[in-house]
Amino acid sequence: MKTVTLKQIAEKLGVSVTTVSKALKDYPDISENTKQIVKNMAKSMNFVPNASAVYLRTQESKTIGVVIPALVHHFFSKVIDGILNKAEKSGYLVILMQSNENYELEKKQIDLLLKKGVDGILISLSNNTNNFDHLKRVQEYNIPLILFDKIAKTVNCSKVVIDDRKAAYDAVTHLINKGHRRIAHFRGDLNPQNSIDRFLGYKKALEDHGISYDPSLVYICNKNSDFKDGYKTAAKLIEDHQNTVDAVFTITDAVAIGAMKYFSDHSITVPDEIAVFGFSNWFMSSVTNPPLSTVKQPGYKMGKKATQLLLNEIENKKSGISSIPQKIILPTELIIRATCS
Amino acid sequence: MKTVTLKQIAEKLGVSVTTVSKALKDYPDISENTKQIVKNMAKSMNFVPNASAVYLRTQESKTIGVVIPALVHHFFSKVIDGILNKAEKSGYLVILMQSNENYELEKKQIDLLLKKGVDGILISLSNNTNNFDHLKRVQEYNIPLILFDKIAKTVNCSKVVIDDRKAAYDAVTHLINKGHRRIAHFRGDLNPQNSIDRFLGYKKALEDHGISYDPSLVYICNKNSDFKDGYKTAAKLIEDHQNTVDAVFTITDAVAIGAMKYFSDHSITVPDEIAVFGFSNWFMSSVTNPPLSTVKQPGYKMGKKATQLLLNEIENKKSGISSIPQKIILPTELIIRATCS
DNA sequence: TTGTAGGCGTTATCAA
DNA sequence: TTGATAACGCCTACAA
Repeated sequence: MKTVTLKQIAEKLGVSVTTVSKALKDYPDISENTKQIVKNMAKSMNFVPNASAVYLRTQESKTIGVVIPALVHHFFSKVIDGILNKAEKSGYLVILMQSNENYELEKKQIDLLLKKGVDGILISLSNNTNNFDHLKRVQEYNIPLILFDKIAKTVNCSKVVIDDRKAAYDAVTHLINKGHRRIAHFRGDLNPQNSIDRFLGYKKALEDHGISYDPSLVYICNKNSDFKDGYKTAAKLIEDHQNTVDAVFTITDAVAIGAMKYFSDHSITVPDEIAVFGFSNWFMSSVTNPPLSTVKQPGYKMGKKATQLLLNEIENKKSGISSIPQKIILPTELIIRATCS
Repeated sequence: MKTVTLKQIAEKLGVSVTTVSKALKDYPDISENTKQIVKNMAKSMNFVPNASAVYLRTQESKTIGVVIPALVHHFFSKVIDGILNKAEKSGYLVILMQSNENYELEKKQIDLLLKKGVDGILISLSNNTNNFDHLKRVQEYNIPLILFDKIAKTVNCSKVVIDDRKAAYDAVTHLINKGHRRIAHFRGDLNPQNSIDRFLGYKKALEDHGISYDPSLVYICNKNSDFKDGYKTAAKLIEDHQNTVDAVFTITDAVAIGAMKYFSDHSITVPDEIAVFGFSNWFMSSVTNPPLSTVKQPGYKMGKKATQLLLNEIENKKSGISSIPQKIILPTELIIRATCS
């Protein structure tokens, strides 16, 4: 079966293409009768308007582009879940791309999205992105752009984030209140803003509570920050500090779980000998033994909110209104479970 | 900045649009000199060809559509990971949609993809899909279609799957060989083929080893089959069968982990009192306590392979070759860890 | 070697 | 109330 066009409907009905087009779009200057006939025929022929042709005319693709560092992370899949559901409800399609934490790829993908003529772009930056010209380019083309989670401070557009610094501060403060003093931090890569912010929150919490900051207690995980990193880093920690350390605050739940695995393999009891605090509230964290304390990071909500902002900006642009960049900070929450007490 | 077109380049250079178009595509009938000039200008003006216009002419969108039941599953995110990476390398964009296990939504999404003019479609069916007219429609439009993981036997197209039946058979046989006799099965929904196949593999293994099949040992999890289901179902199992059951084979690792959580909460020791066998080799399975035995299900490979097949069929179609539907069965593997011994 | 013209499917303007 | 026509940006057969 060939794809059906307006022309074919018009021919079959002996009317003009214009009439068909107008009838299907309920133009007021077409008679009810004609409209019905056309609509019925369109339905029976299984007509689907050609999106590219529509775009060429209207400059609206009803498609948004999304670039994330990696999909196989519980947090990001929640975000995407939120994006897809919100976009679906609003009649937008989503082109999804992974940068695999690679700046060059990220740049290339932005170009592809521009070429494709997406109506807007959502992006969470790769850990290795230090140059933001590709984002500036998006803005020069006047395509709405929203950054989420891994953002760049210097890019002037709307952003959706959590307050990483405060969340980390709260988590570490909780550990301190529970009597821990030698608190290690398994931090993320040096580059990403949220890795930096969580570290700063950690440091600030120590200082505010009269505990001197000891750089030797801070370890950097790989860019993946997965549970293998957690396992390995825990090994290093124990090698370096043996039983002088009494808690660890990690950049992600996966790292925390890896560390707990190491502790369990080496008969170090959690939380008695060492407390553990994760980050994300990945659902697995409730199932570990003992259950993991963590920071609840609202991934689904972040995706939904970012998409909403983007669609608003797209609407604004259509109406000729310019959008004022805003920064939305979603609330986090401490989830206290048995790994720290 | 407005988006740059061939026309603008042509005007700036005082040549025709045709010349520009040909020069950029390295047509042999344009002088080297002109080509250079045009290419430089295009670069300096940041020219990006308009994908919709190209599509309208060439009927090639360089875009594929992917529909999955749900993204927030480790297995599916691995599949998507494979799809995105393969597509990226081949210069294809991916439009991703979630059916949320909803047949109506799935149908609608297929229509959107057709309308958008994707070059091909990859789909894993929702648990509630019993009618396949929407897939037939795709084929009537002569759009290459590949089913993966959750397939429909009656749709005549290429498929990429694992041998669920054999995998389940092997897992249960392993439990039997280890001396287990009262083996429960936490199965998936009644509808999906792989849920059926895993159940059949379970049953066959029992029968082949002289263990009579006891329907009261088979429990149906919700369509999500997540760890909460596992927890609840384990509770039911213990209520119904107390200590007469000595093993459980689950539809997913998440269900297994949920069940283990229940056992641990109720001081039922794994594997001494009850052995557990999961399905997927979700990376978390190696971190549980004790580590979970499971079936390794190659998600990334499945995504990659399905995409490859699809791109081949797209190529074939362009060359006027018709593709013969094939069924690719990817190998699975038992991963034996401490939850069964 | 370069340019003209027509068309992909749709929409919008204007005339009939 | 309907239809002819041009245009969106690009590609290509054909003419110059």
